[in-house]
Amino acid sequence: MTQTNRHAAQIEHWPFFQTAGATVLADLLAASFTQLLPRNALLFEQGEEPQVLHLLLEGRIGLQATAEAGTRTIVEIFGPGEIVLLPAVVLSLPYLASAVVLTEARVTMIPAQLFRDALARSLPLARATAELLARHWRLMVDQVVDLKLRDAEQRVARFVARRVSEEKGAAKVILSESRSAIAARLGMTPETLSRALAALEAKGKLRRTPDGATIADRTALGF
Amino acid sequence: MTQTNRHAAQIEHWPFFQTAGATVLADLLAASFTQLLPRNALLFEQGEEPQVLHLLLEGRIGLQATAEAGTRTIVEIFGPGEIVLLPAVVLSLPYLASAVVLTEARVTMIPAQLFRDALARSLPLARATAELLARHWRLMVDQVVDLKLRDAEQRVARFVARRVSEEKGAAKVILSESRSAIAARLGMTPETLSRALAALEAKGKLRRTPDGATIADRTALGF
DNA sequence: GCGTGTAGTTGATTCAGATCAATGGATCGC
DNA sequence: GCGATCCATTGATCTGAATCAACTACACGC
Repeated sequence: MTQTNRHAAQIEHWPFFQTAGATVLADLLAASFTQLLPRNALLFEQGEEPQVLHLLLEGRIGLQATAEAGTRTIVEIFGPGEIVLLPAVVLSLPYLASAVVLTEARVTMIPAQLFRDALARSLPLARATAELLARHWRLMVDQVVDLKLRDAEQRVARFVARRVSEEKGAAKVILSESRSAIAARLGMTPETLSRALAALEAKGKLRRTPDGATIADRTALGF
Repeated sequence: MTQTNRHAAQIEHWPFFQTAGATVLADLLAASFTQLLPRNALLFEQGEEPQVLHLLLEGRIGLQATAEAGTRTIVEIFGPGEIVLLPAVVLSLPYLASAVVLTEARVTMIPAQLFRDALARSLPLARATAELLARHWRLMVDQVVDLKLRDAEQRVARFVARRVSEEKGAAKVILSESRSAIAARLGMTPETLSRALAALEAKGKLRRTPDGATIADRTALGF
């Protein structure tokens, strides 16, 4: 509980809870708990019923889907300040993907039933939920367009460019997830990702570093 | 107005409005109007601010995105009974894709501002919106997985299989949209779609007809 | 009826990216 | 310190789907 309160100050500044209201947040956090999860930990698996809603404080979490053939891919990568898999909680339907910890993550968990109860009572919370889901839908649309219309190199360039705004140090981008995770998110193999980064470097658009890249010209990356 | 009332009976049976409640629906329909739109008509264009919310009574509408290069694709195809582009209306943000009428469509339009006002007042409506958006998010996730993990033939097979449940006549599927629209939705060229259908026919999984296909074995299509 | 245009199919060729294969660093346990 | 293991990179080859190119079948206007 002390754990929770320590993080509450951080969470209440999230846009989502600004809209939902402080009262609702306090309610939800009362029964919540926070965990530090190591890389490769599984938050939940495809097919499970959602028990808790995950608020990601630190680290990155990948949404991993498995097709019949057993092949896997990463549908989305969530970062700090994001709420993971709200749709399944809202609908009370089984997850259609697993969640894997890509880099050590601090996660606050709110019992799903508690959240759904609050949703049935609080209009601001329902509106915040609708807005968040609308935003997430748009992100997925963007990814579909990306996959259908842009080649591997363009997708990599956009991915890196988008990370810039998130990082404080302006032109330095840290890609702490594994290359294979990023490649899966971008719908390509690690080999192709590696070659795309090499090609972008050759064109002077960025410089590769072991843990990420340095951007020469952000707009040149085509974001 | 008589137009509207004629269709109100149909709309009020939609799951969305079952959740939202009859009062809200009556409110929304009061200022709504219904139009019959010919093939190739544009409901709205990428970049526009949403003025109205579209309820699709009949026909099919394609969500068409254009990338910088000018290349186009179809992100999603909406059918009868679906609400088109709720996210943009919820967020009051410009559309990130255009909507094209693929087959003659009957559409009821609700002023966007009216909908947003109702959303701010009605908890049931907000909840219905959240649930619908959650469902739409899942559909997009499904499409991303499809694009990343399945080849052209599998995607076509799944697309056809999904249409079966929608059509009444069980094993007969009518593909009234143009082949190029379907191909774009599936992330392939019309040529590849044509070849995939030919391959599925050769394997005895379906029989091509000028306006669609007849399914031999629905489960064999891998839905 | 008969051009003319448009959409769909089929065939030949090309190409982006996957797969297969080898090598170079890291990090880890002991 | 030193193999063992894992991950990223680079190179060679292969392949699924795009592109380019006929050709066919309708639908339309006159």
